Amino acid sequence: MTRIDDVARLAGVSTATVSRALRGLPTVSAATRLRVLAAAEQLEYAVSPSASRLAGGRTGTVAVVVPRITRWFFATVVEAAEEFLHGAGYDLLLYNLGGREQVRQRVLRTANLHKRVDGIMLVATPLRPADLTALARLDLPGITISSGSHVPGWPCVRIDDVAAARAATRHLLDLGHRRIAHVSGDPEDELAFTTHLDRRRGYREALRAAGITPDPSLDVESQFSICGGTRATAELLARGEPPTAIFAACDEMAMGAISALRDAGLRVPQDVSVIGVDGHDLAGVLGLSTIAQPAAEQGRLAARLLLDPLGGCGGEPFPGPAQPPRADGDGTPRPVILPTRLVVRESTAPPGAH
Amino acid sequence: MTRIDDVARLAGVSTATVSRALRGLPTVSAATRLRVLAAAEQLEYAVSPSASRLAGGRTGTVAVVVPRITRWFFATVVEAAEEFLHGAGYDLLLYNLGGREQVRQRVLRTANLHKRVDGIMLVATPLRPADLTALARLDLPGITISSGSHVPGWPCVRIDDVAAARAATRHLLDLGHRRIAHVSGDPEDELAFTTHLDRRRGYREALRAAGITPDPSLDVESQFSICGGTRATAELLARGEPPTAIFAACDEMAMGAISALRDAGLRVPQDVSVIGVDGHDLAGVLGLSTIAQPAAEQGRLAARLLLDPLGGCGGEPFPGPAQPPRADGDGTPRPVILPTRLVVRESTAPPGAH
DNA sequence: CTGAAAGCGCTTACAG
DNA sequence: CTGAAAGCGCTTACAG
Repeated sequence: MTRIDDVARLAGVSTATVSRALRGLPTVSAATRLRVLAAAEQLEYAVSPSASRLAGGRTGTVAVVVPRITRWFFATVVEAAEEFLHGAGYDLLLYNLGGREQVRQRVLRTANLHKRVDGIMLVATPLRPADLTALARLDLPGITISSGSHVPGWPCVRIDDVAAARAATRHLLDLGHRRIAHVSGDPEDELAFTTHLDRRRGYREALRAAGITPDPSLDVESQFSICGGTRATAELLARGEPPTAIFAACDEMAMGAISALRDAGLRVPQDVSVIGVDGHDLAGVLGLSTIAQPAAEQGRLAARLLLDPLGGCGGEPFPGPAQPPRADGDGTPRPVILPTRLVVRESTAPPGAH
Repeated sequence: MTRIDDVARLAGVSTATVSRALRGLPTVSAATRLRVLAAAEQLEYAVSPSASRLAGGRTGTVAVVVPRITRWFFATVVEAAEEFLHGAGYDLLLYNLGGREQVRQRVLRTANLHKRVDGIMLVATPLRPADLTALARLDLPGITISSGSHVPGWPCVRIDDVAAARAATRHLLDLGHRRIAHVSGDPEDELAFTTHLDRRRGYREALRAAGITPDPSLDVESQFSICGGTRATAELLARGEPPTAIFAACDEMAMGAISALRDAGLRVPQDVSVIGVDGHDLAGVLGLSTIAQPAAEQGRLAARLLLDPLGGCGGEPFPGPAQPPRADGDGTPRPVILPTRLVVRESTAPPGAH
């Protein structure tokens, strides 16, 4: 393949000038730039990323770490982040933890990411103290999405999970429900970490605000997935008298709950109302009421906040200034909290609405 | 950060020996290897990918191109491919085309991938002649998943879409349906390309085999998505007397169809049966009958077939020999066709089964 | 089994 | 605005 020397020779300039012209640096005369661009095009020259990275010290690459790309929220975040990153000229290295602890360690604890990327985006990734130490040693800019993985010095984009859960529970209370169950993520689950804790807190807060003491027998833990929702709901039903409503910690669990209820011969919403959190693509098809969160926007905004200090690769500044999150005392930016909204569909109704 | 010289000095060997020892080359004595490994660990040495790639000529990276990571099939394929690739020591560069023609051109037609990756995995990516020319010039090993994107010399992993569609349609015929509609992908849709053509062909073949002449008014095109299924079904219902059954070209379209039928006051399956193709995660929750395809296995197998000629990065050979697809006359390997299976749920029943 | 040295293909001070 | 030269940090023949 053609190298930078070939272009330089054809354009009659030095390789340094080719390098500058091709990257759009301002210190090249218009005439020279044109000649270089023409030569590069004629030779179908493409810069060698390895050489460029080694010499320049920047990789033009970002690592995006997600628990499971097959889940709605993570796929949606990645899609939006990908668009922004590639638009800015960055490559996206995908790491799917898949709940495998050893993979997490390989990605986060070894110096694997060292010199491989210019920045890291951690989506809902549970972080242990050892991970934080390793990340700090990497000394790379990063950003987290979703609560739970706070890295000192990194900005964070997320929703207010406590408030979202409160809103979901309050919707059920407003409909007249008193016996409201909660189906949520397991603390042992690598994927759920603190998100489910926040959502449980919101659930309990809303109940207490309505004068109801949370009933532990109505609070079941399982995995943060369709299957987890099914299992948790089956367990709930096995415990005795069913609740009149279920607040599931995410839409996928809610869908699993609906499935389990149907299998048990209970109708939604006539016998049991169900609400989730997310705004999943398929919530509409299933008639699932939910607290919708802006997943794509979180991905896009996170990509942007990550790149802001790195600078675009393409030269162009990003359209419109991103709101740089204000920093707290210790220099850690304040989390950027995006709004959620209640979407009422057919899965929620007043109790006993036969 | 520590460089290879630091390790060499500490271990009392040359950098060449460090390089060999760390990569597990056999030409290093056990004692030396141990000393090098100890030194590397003590210094927390991590090789610089850029330098290694530039010197070695291999990137240890694979590009995975998908139409939309948010769709079930693509996310599932990527998840499985990711696991295999990372397990073999390769990085995964994700490209999400997102239906944007200009993105496809930037990825496939420019020499963007040149020197950036060692191999390319194209998942259901529509390829124009100009794309094929560009890919050939890249001169990289590659693999395609899903029919439609045949690249000369590249192996292909897929299902038999015609047979899958035949099986779906036959299931409806076997139940006694005669008025069977088809809801499928639009030829203008960048994402669907030939998959929907094959599935339509299977639909028609099954009808004809049953002595039924395909009725164009029962064949509606739309996008290969939930929304597309909804729109197509609404259009179908607007045309007059509804069919007694719908074969949707994928599960997401089938889900959209179910949603549209419900909105029109029609019950599934009492008034209209619905079947899809995929085996989507949520098919069970929705009670959707489908022709299930092994998506994860396609991703895993494709990753493996792609890496086989490249050799693992970690040194270990892959467990068990992959079945190398036999080549045709022109050297293009025969496609590897994976099996599908009919999964009957509640969305299909005999017509008029009130 | 090991080392000295060249070279991978760029970018970046530095000098002009 | 432009060029000569050093250097980025490895790997790979080559020689021993």
